[in-house]
Formats: sequence, C-alpha cells, structure tokens
Amino acid sequence: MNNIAEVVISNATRQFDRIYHYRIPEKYLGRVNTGMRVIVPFGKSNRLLEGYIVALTGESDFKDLKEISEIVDESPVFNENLIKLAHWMKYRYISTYSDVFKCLLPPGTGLISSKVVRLVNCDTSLKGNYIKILQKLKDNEGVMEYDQLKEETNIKSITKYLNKLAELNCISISEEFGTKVKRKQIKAAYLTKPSEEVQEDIESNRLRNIKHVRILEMLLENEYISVSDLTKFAGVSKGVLETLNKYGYIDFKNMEVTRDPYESQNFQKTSPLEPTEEQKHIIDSVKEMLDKKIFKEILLHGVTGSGKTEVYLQLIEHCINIGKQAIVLVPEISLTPQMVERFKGRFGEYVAILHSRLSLGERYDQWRLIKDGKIKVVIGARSAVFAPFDNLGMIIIDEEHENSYKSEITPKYHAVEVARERCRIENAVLMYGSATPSVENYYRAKNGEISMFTMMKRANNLMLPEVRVVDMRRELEAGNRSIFSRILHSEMEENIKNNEQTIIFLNRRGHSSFVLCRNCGYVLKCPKCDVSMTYHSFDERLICHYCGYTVKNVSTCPKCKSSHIKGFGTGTQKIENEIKKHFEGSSVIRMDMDTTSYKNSHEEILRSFREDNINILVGTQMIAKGHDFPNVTLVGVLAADSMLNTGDYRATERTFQLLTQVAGRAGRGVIPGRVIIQAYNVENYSIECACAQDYKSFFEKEILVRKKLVYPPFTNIGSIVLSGINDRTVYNRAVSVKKFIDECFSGVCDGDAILGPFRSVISKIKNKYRWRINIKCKEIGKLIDILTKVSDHFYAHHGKNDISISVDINPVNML
DNA sequence: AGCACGCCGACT
DNA sequence: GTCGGCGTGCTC
Repeated sequence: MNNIAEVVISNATRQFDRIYHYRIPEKYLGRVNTGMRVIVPFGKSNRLLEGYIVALTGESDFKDLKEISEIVDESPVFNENLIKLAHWMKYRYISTYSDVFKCLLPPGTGLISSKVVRLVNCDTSLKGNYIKILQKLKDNEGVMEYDQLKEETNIKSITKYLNKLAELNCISISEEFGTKVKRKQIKAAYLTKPSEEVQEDIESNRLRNIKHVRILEMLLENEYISVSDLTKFAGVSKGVLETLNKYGYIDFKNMEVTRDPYESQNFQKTSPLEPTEEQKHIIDSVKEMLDKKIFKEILLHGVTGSGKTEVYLQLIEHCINIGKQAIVLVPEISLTPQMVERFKGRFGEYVAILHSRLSLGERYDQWRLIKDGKIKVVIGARSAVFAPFDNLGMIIIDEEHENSYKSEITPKYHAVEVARERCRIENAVLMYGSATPSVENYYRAKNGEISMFTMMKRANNLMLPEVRVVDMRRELEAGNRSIFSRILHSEMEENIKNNEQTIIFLNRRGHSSFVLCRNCGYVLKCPKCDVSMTYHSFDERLICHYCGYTVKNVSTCPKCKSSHIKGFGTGTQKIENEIKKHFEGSSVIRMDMDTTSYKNSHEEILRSFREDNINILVGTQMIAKGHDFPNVTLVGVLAADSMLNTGDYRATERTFQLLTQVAGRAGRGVIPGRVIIQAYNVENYSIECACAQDYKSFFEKEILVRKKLVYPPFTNIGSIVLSGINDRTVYNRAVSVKKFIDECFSGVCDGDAILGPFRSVISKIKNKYRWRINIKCKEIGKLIDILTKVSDHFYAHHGKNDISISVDINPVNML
C-alpha cells in the first residue's frame, strides 16, 4: 500500500533540497495524492513547512518516518507531467526542487505561516498583563495573530505570558498557514420568498417604499446580485438591503467569483479566414501531425505580415476539435490588446491570458480556470509555458528568437527549451514562429532535426520597403556632424511636408551615453557598478542603467576640475530634442523605458502616435515589435552597428534580427516604405543582409563564423559568475573553483575549454565585483554534470563568506 | 535555512 | 564550575 509520500520542501536551499519520505496518517489515506501541497514537520524542532508531494510509495529505507501534518490542497496543483518537467528543469538548470516548483504555481500562492492565539477560557481572576491579554483577545472575538496581539498590547516579553496562559488552559497557541492571494468572495443578495409572492406584494402596493420595490424587481430578474451592484444600480445604501433582510424578503450569501482582467471588454466574434495556398499547405500538414499525437518540432519561417497568426489560430482550432489544449507564447512586449483581441475574438471564453501586468489575484484566477479545465487556449509570456493543462496538444512560440524567453532569475530557464521538453513529455507538437529564426533552430531545421515551413509572401502583396545604408564616416568627411545623415534629414522633411509618419529607432535611451572630460579623459561611472552614467536631460541627472543610482549632473570634472566636461554618444532623449530643434513645427513622441514606466503608458504612446498623427516616433527596441502603422512610410535607424561590439557571440545575430524587424515597420499601408540605416561599420554582413531582408544569406555567413570560432550550436557555453563585496576574495574563490573544475574535467572533447577566471565585462554591479569562468563543452550532459558538481562543491564549502555563485548554460547575456 | 551539539574562553 | 561564543552537521 502506498502510505508513504515523497515530499520536497519549499523554500529549501541547495543544502537540504532533496526528497524526504513522510508517512501518510490514517485519516488522510486515500485523500492524499501526488501533486498536492502539504505541511510537514521538519528538522529537530519539527517546525512546520510547506512541501510538495512528488510521488507516493509503499516503502522507504528510512525508519522512524514522520507524518504529514496537514493537507493544503483538496486536489493536486501539479499533474504527473508537470512533475516530470520539474525534475528535468532541476537537472537542466542546476536548480533546486524548491525554485523549480515555485515556477509551476502562480505567484502569491506560497504559504505564509503565522502564529495564532485563541481564547479558550477567560479566567477573570487573573491580574496584570494576563488579564490585559485575555481582554484584548475577547475584544477581537477571541482570535488574534501573535504579531498583532504583541503590538496592540504593547507587552515586550509577551511570549512568557502567553506560554503561561496556555499552560493554564486559558488560551491555545497554534501555527496557521495562509496565502497572499485569496479566492475572491463577494456578498450577494437573493430572494427568500417565492417570486410569485414577491410579485404579488409589489403589485398589491403592500410595499410602499419605492427603493424596496426597485431592489426586489432587480432580484426577480436575476437570482443573485452582488450587494455592491445592487446598491450602485438601485441608488440605495446598504441600510435599505438590511431592512429588506429584516422583513424576510432577502438574504445574503458569500459567493466565489473569478477576477477577469478583460471583464469590461467585449470581443467581436471572428471566424477563420480563407487560408492562402501557402497557409493551407502548412495547416494541413501540421493538422496531420497533431492527429498522430507524437512529439514533433516545426519551424515556421515567415516574414512579417505573411499571416502566421492566422495559421496559429486555425491550428489551435483543430487542437480544440480533437479535445486538446494549446499554449501560445509571445514576448511580453507583444502581448498587446490587439493580440488579445484576435484570440479572444476567435475562441472567446476558452482563452486565458497570463502576463506580468495582471494583478496577483487575476493571475491566480486565470490559472485556476486553466486547472479546472475551463480553458482551451492560453496566451502568455514566458511563464505561460507552465500552464496546468492536462491534455496538451501543442505549444506555439511566436518570435521564437526573442531573448525575453530566457529567465534572468533563478531558475534561469529558457521557455523555448522548457516548451520542447514539455512537448516531448506530453507527446505534443511544438511550433516555432519567426521571421528571423534563431541560428540554433534554423541550423537544426536545415539538418532535418525539425520540420520547416516557409511563408515568404506578404499579405495583400505588400512591397518590401526600399532600404538604404548610409556610411556615417562619409558624412563626417563631407562635413556633416549632425546625428542625421543628409539623406535622412531631407527624407524626414519630405515626410513632414507630405503628412506621412516617420519612426526613428535608436537602441539607447537617455540623452548621452556617457559623460567625458575632454581635459583629462575621465568618464563618469556609477560608484556601485562598472558602468558609465547616462545623462538624462529631462531632470538634469545622471543615471546608472544597471542599478538605477542617480546623481545631479556635474558642470566640472570631479577629477581635474576642468569645465570641459560634457555628454558624448546619443540617446533617445537627445534625438527627441534634436528633432524639435531641426524640424520646427513637427510633433515628436518618444517611447523607451523612461516614458513607459506607468501602467498602460506603452499603449497610450502608440495610440497617440497612430491617432493624433504625430509626425515622428523616437524609440528603443520597444518600437520594433509588430505594431501596424499604415501611415509610416519612413524608418530611420541610427547607430545600427552600436550593438556589434558588445563582446557577445550573439551580437551579430541580434543586430540582424533587430534591423530586419525595424525595417519591417515601414510601408505597411498602401504607400511603399523607405528605410534608412545609418552606421559606421556598414560592411558587416548583419547590416548588409538585413537591408536585403535576406535571412538565408545571413544564416550561411553566421553559421560559418560560429563553426570556426566554436560557438553554439557547435558547442555549449557554461558560465559561472562569482560575485561579492571584496574583489580579492571573489578572485581567490574563482581561482579555487577553476582548480576544482580542472580536477573533474577529464576526457576533453575537441574544442572543449575552460576559460578564466577573468573579470566580467561589467566588472561590478551594485557594489559586487564579478569574476567569470566560461566552459566550452560540446556535450551538454557533461557540462551539466560539471556545473552541478561545481555548485554542490561551492555550497558545501560555503562557510560564512558573502560570495555568491551563478551558473548558466548558453546565457543570453554574456556581460 | 534553522536548530542542536560541542568544544573553548571569561565570568559569578 | 557555568554561561555563551560560533564552527559543524543534519534535516525523512
């Protein structure tokens, strides 16, 4: 009989993160199941902790097992497949069970313990603090939280008195668990008399008060109405309802409700569009794969505007028809109302939306709808890959190359990899969609590892924009020292004259990227991070984009006191100012992290640009994502090569992807678009190929470089970053870690290498010095094994030092 | 992480 | 003699 539960403890550190066996007490037998959360006694003091049941078993090598003390959920919160996925994630991301399981639940559902004091017997013969405590409890209906009791009675050593009172059996002290998010309940009113009788009372004028009549009439229409709605729409106060209650007409009931983030919106129902030849071929082929119910990966390489979304929609429809569910992952930033509208319009109530701008409560409710089987399609950012479906048919990852799919916090999972593993486990179909696929996936597609479909026709036969590259070195030679090349300048003027819109793209926010003293060469840096401070003209301050540290702008050099100190490099803010200066009478709007910090400001800016017909939009990465602006006929890209020299092996790829995307913003209406790209390093193939909108040539060139230099997909890069307050001790620790790796790294493959320790490119963040060790290793299993050993070894000899370690494989950020 | 055990120094 | 410092080791 399976009367033993395998439990992992939540909030465990690496040192005690493993599976523990607990006996299931008689009273819970049959009620306890895999995937439930429980409360278990742990350690010598038997403190009560939250745990997750990962399996049930009949026997254990341990004797003297402790018993589960409480069950948290009445039904499992994870199914078997998600538990399998969790095991894989722990392995693949060198993580802990604890961190991994936390990903599977919506935020705010973790248990919080609190000590609760209950009044049992109010012995009035007691004196002093004792009676004070008892009185306080009595005033609060006999139940209070320990912390609250302590604060309100203002007794310093309250524990002493409480223990004594508990001994005297006057009170009981217990530990209770709650969660941050609660199920939302509302108080609803309903009729307690038969409707005929109420009707009769109204018609016979027995009820004189018009307010009473109004309320009863409303309740005749609807069985339950929330008290708040009732008072609002009837224009009465709560007192009226209480009177009706007293007369025995109505009563109240607490009802659970679902928080719906899109409650107020009505979505126009849409039906499938007639697919084009290209689309039909893809839809039919993938439908067949879905019917087979086997794991399959598909790359959908489709240029912007080629109708990928319609393909997604029709495949999802098929999924639903065969009784399966689908997940659609999109980058957080493209989860716009238009996107939501498309899916809600097609699938209505079957759609759940998950993203970080929802409140904890909304997210929790969406999650519960999914778990209860009410939802067929989930659209969401990264974490939606964990949506608790029981019969998953497919996962679609839109803009598969986006690096926002990689989590920056532990566990540092990549949603694309997790989706792949989940589909493998659940025999589902995985579809990657992109106009500029990641080099890794395209390489796999070319090798026949995954199937590939291409969609190269733009809908409505839109013309590709005409792209021109301007060599800024020539501009300088010709005496043009402005930010704008002569051609871009004149095209912008032309556009303003013709009342057409322009987008100016620059991948750097702020005003100037650094402040330099021309006398002594000193560059102002953040005192906590090894990053130059950026000047923001809006409030005349210097800001560190890494930690947010800010100081007032300086007028003299802090080092040599020279006044020849000023900002160099250009940010979006400066562009905005320059445009105002150069193009008098034109309207400009700016979109970057500084202007979009408020909720909805993002949408507001785009709406304003579109509807108020603003001449020019200036922005960073943010504006590159799939928005449709039919009146935009000119896109200018400034400093297109600025990302190329960041010391990251993916810099070229990212430049190509970004430029291709930005160029795609032009000419989405009837007027053909023009794109002008300004750069110094114009010969770079990422710029050349982006101009030609030629993915294939870019890939062919890039893959050769990757092969030659042995970078992914030809190897894997393990990265270990050690950080701490004291530069020297961090370095020493890094050296000892390196030594440890040397010892366990045997049987080196061709091209495998251990590099470092060296200073990280950003050598200090928030006052912590960073040293890095990189490991190149062809075989990922071996790399995982080494990194696991390194982590275990590091924590085993942790001691009382303040150095922390972070390990990652193929990180998106190598700085 | 949190807690107990345990082994040394400075106090009534 | 004993109170308390924090190094070490364990948690089903």
